[in-house]
Formats: sequence, C-alpha cells, structure tokens
Amino acid sequence: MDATAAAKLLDHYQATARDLPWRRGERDPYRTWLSEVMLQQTTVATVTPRFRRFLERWPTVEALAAAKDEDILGEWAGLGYYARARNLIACARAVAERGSFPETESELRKLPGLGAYTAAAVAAIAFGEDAVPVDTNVERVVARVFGLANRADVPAAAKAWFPTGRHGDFAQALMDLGASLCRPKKPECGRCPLEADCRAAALGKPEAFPAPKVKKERPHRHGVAWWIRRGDEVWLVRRPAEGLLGGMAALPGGEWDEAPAMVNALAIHRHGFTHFTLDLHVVPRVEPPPGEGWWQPLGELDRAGLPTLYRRAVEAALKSEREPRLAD
DNA sequence: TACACGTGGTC
DNA sequence: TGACCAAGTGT
Repeated sequence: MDATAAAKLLDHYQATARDLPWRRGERDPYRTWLSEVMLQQTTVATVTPRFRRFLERWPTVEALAAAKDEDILGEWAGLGYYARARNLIACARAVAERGSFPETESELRKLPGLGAYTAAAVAAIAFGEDAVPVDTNVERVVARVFGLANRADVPAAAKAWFPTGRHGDFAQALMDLGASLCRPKKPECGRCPLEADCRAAALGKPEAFPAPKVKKERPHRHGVAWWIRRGDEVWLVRRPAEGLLGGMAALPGGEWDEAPAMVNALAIHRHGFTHFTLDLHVVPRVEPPPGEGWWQPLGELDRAGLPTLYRRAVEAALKSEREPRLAD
C-alpha cells in the first residue's frame, strides 16, 4: 500500500472529523488517557457525557488521584467493565506519585489499565510517538484494505502503513473510518476514500475481512438479591473488590448458580452479561444479613453508584411494590 | 491462548 | 428479539 492512500485517508479525516470533547485536549496526556480508557469496549455516544462529567469533577490527574475510591466508582457506575475504574484509580495515583505521565509507549505500558492498545494510543496521540495502536476498527480497516482474513497478520501491515510522524492522526482517522463507513456490517464502500485502494472492496466481499471470530455459547444463571426495606430506605452493600462488579454498590445476596432459585420473588430481573445471562430474583427480607452495609434513602438511589444490573433490579422491585398485580 | 469482565445500541 | 458489536486489559 502506498503513501497516497494514507494521505487520502488523512484528508478525509480532516474534512469529516467530529468535534469530540477529548480531541481538543489531544496534547494533554490526562485527557487522552482518560478518554482512551473510557472508550475501551464502549461507544463514543456512551462515553461523551461521562467524559465531560469526569473532567468537570476531576480536571487533573492529581485531582483524580486524590479522590475517594467510592466517588470514582460511583461516577463510573453504568459504564461497565469496572476493572477499568479500579485500574484508573491505581494509574492516577501512580502518575501523581511520580509527578507526571511517562512519555513513551514502553513506560506507559507499565501503568495499570494501559495494555498494548491504550499505551500506543496515548503515546501516539498525546506525545507524537510513532506507536501503532490497533483497536478493533484499525484491525478491520487494515484487514480489508490489505485483504487479510487472518487477524494475526494485521499489526505488521498496520505498522508498515502508518505514515511517519502522523501516527496519532492516522490512528484516529482509521478509527473514525471504521466507525462510520467501514463498519462490520454493510460498509459504505461507495463513499469510502480508500475504495480504489482496497483489496476487500475489489474482491466485492468487504464483510469477509477479517474472518469472523468464533462465538461461544452463553450459559444462564440464577441468583437472589435481598430486598430489605426500613421506611424509605433500602439496605445496600459493597461487593468484594475483585471479580464481577468488583467494588461496586449492590443489593446483598448469595452466589449465582445454574440451578433455578426456588424462592418467592418480588421481581425477577433478567440481565445479560458478556459471558452469561442472569435471572436475579429480588426477594423481600426483614433483617439485613450479617456484614457491612448501609441504609440508602430511596430518594437518593442515583447517588448510590449502582451498576446497571442492580439499578434495574431495584427499579423492578419498586415497580412491583407499587403495582403488585402487574409483577412478573 | 482462552477466558472473565458490562452495558447499550442496532437491525 | 436475539445476535452482534464497541477506541481492550488482566490473568
């Protein structure tokens, strides 16, 4: 692939790029890092308002490092993949401790939550290094342009194609193209600046590149969440720091099992995780179980920082209390 | 390498 | 409506 195609893509990007809030702070490693972590496996539409809120509340990495864990986890609630938030906290404190962000890909890579993609993205975008960030968009666009069915062949092809001195812009141009025209399904090759340079388009089968991943079956599980009221309050707990929804606020309850729960539930909320689905049976109970927890006013549930599973389960329970006949 | 790890949007 | 998918990382 020649430099002309790369130049065409950069021109197209310059002409069409959206005014995303983190683009204005591209040379600010804090803003670049924060946006890249939030964008891991999460859409631009979801991230945009959350990024603004984070930046308003914690304008610098020092401010974020000084914040309480529960405040940061609460602000992350609903964004998913909560290990990202736990790593965000650890990373902010490591950076504040050393005084500033490291400025090379290899040093960035050592920080918690910065894997191969994010370290390369921050190095390229914030520090102008010729690092090669390969996310799912870059992978797909490069696989199509070069006609690579095998994803393992993509990084080398990408590295050869990225124009020297423009890696940050080029990565964003590829990601933007992947999100807009070069989509997984029904790509708009007719509007793509790279159509004439694209092997997959020439073959007439852009969707065949890269080869689809093999999908796995999702098991179904059941669990119990206790619904414990005291006046206009409900008993909440904090989940263990590790594992699923680690460190997040929650309704108390036991382990999730594959066996159906034989209990009389106030509500049953079905929730889909990445690797299994869950029927959470919300069951009334009088006394809190042993252990730490707190009474959360029902009028201040938004401030509890509940992940979506529990936010929806609480909504279902409240609805069922209001309209017992309509309860499932 | 393969799996755990959330959620919301799209078709 | 269920499958697919998203600016991936850690183990």
